[in-house]
Amino acid sequence: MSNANTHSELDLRADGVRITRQRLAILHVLREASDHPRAEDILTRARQQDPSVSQATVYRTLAILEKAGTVQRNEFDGAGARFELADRQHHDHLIDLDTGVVVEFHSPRIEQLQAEIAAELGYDIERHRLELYGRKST
Amino acid sequence: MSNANTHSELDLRADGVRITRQRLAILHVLREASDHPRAEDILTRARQQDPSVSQATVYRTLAILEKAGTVQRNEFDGAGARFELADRQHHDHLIDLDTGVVVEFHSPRIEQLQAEIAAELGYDIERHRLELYGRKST
DNA sequence: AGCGAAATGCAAATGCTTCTCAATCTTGAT
DNA sequence: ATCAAGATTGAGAAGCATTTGCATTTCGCT
Repeated sequence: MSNANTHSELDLRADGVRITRQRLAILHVLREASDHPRAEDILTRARQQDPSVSQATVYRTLAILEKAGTVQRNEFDGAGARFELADRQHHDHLIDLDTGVVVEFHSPRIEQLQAEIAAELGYDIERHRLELYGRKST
Repeated sequence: MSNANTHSELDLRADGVRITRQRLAILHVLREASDHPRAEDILTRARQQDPSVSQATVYRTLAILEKAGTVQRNEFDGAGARFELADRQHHDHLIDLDTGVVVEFHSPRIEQLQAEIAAELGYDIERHRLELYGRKST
């Protein structure tokens, strides 16, 4: 509710993003979600708060929020993209192959190694993508 | 041509994969390619050897070869999937954001760290995906 | 050579995402 | 508060890469 979010409505408005009823509903869904929902899930949940939200608006809003740095889009293996707020620390993902559950993790050492490797190859990294796919060990 | 390939036609036949004219053409394309071609590129090139190859067969064959472990499918950011023979050592990819060129690399240390992280989270890794997106450093 | 199963081409169908366009909102200025 | 100008929206059509249904052809074994 009263969330000291880095990407508040005020921040967004300052970025030239108009605050509409639909966008508030979508932002609300993202703030409540902890499961990296798909566009379709976001649509369903947003409609609970505002039944007028359409599919097109969900996609358009997610694209705008991604550009504004508020949302991160993840394209894991399998079906469509899954979204999350980008306001926390950078992290990578481990996807449970049995349940689809996504676990977040962060490894400065891996990031460090990535930068070293890229440098050896003569490149500067702009971004990366690291996903582990596995199953609970018994 | 005379390629001591791990995934020869003989190996494939032993795996119950029928060797058809079209599949030979597609395999040939993959053996010659060093640029991680897309399905569409593979179709075009395969047709030079056998004009009868269809789009559907390219996709079906790639799926079969992937299942047989002969082909690796890569879904980099942006457009469709890009394919390569899977007969060499496992490797990850660095994608040049300016040219689309794909550079391969391998880091045992990163793999090691990945396994450690997964273990800490209570998981066994089945596969992973590591892609670096960057630009040539000046 | 002959058979049955598997593979193929074509075209239609998918699934996710984006676009078109007329109608409706937001916002900054009055 | 009110207004005008431009941004945003809903609904459905369109896009794109990939997959599938089905009648026909081909492979691989006898």
